[in-house]
This record gives sequence, structure tokens and C-alpha cells, in this order.
Amino acid sequence: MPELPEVETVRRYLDTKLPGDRITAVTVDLPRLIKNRTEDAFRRTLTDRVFRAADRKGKYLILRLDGPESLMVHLRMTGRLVFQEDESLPDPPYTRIRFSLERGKLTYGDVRTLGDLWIIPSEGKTGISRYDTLGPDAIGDAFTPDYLYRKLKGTSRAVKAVILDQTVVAGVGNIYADEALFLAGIRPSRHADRVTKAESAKLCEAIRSVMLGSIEAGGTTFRDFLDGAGHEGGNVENLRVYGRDGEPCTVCGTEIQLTKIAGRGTRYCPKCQK
DNA sequence: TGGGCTGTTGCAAG
DNA sequence: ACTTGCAACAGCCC
Repeated sequence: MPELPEVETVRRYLDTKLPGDRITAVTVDLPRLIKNRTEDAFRRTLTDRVFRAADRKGKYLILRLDGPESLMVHLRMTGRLVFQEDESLPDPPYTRIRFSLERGKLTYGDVRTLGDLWIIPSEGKTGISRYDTLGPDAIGDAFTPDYLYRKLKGTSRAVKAVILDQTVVAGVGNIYADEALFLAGIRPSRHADRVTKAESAKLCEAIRSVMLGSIEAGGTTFRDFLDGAGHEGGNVENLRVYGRDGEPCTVCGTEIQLTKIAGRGTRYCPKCQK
């Protein structure tokens, strides 16, 4: 499921619902999802805390609380955070952790159970190295054409592998990597150091625009994604190459190809992308 | 039926 | 030091 636009879609919804609400109880069905606390410590830390805000960097969601510690979540492939105002409603499918609130409930569901939840300090570094070493957020001001060009220049790895690297830019996953490279007219297998400065600028802008367009549409539900209200996103309509292998390119009619780059299924138009 | 695929990333091995 | 490949897991599709 979730790359930056999906996590942002969830964040925006939760940020309208959670602040001011208090956690009254925490139920953990699958303790191994909690990475840096025991189940008991996790429950004790969160119970009676009040939500302040929902923040995001890259694909990480941070639910800020009134105490010295807050909750950080990575949805990995199939994680879902769903808020329901009516606590008596049945839990959504595959619920693994449930937060009972004074005004409803928040559930963490996860089909493949690959997600991560951490307790982090409310201020300063999280101490979670993968978070603390993230590159600039893909839709933030620090992700600029010059920055991307400098990062691409330093390596001969495939350009797709570089933009998937979360220490280079935070939030790009497999779907939006393919989409952005299509928009920028760059073959995913191209060596990064062979991408020109003008193409880097195009790619930077393409990453930003596919992300913002998807947020606008409520995220991409290709298979598992549900937003914070439990609804599917509408961005599949906008995808130009992802999931379209074997279909004609929307620009030139050439058949979209499927290959493997950096170990990931990769779709591209052999005519539009050089 | 069974094998291969899936939106992420930590870790081991090359 | 850098890069690749697999494992973690469960479900879906052919």
C-alpha cells in the first residue's frame, strides 16, 4: 500500500479527528509489531495520553501525544490506521492493535503483519536510525532540482534505485517511482550519473507532481490501501504505467513493458522513456 | 493445486 | 563502501 501520498492521506484525516481525544485503553493482538517496547510498556505509555497532532515524514506517520513520548507508525506493505467515531462498530478486517478513545477508536490493521510501531521521544531525534537518516521529504521545500542532481551524479546505480532510496528522498515507493520516471521521460534502468541536469529538474518536478496529484485523489488503492476513514483512494485512474504493462502507452500507443530494476517490478514505455 | 506475485525495508552476502 | 538479493508475512491470481 502506502507510499507518501497514501500516508499523507491518512495523516490529513487523522489530524482532523484525533487531536484532543484521549486513549482510554490499548489492546494488542500481535505484540511483535511493536518494535522498541514490550507490550506492557507500550500499553502503559499510551493509556491516558491525549493526541496532539498527526505528522508525517516520508512514509512514517507520527501521532503526537501530550506526554514526553509519542507513537510512530510505518505501514510497510499493508498497514492501515482507521478511525471510527462509533466504538461499538466491528473492528476492520485484520485489526492487530486497537486504541480505545474517549470519542471513538483507532485501529491498526495489517494483512501481512509487516508493519512497525515505535514509541519515540516527543521532542528531538527519534533514535530510530532509518527515520533519523531520511532524506528530504519528496513534497518538501528541501527536495530541489539541484539537490537531486547532486545525488544522481554520485552513483552509477539505476536512477530508479536512487529515487527509491529513502536516504536520498523520503516517500517515493515503487508506484510513484515508475510514474515519475514516465512523466520525466527517463528509462528506469538509466545509470543515475547519465541523467542530465535538465532531466534531473524534470524528474524532481515529476516526483512532486505525481505525489500531489495522488494526494488530491485520496491516494492509490491498487490492492490494499484504505485511508483513515476506511475508504479506498481514487488515484488508480491517474496511473500511466503502473499496473498497465501490456496496455498501450497513453501518449504514443506503444505497449508498456514490464521488467525488473533494483529487484522491483518496473513498468515503462520503451518509446517515451529514453 | 501450487507457485509466483505483491505497494517496504533490514540484513546478510557478494 | 556499495550494491544486490532475500526474508519477514499473508493473500490473491493464474
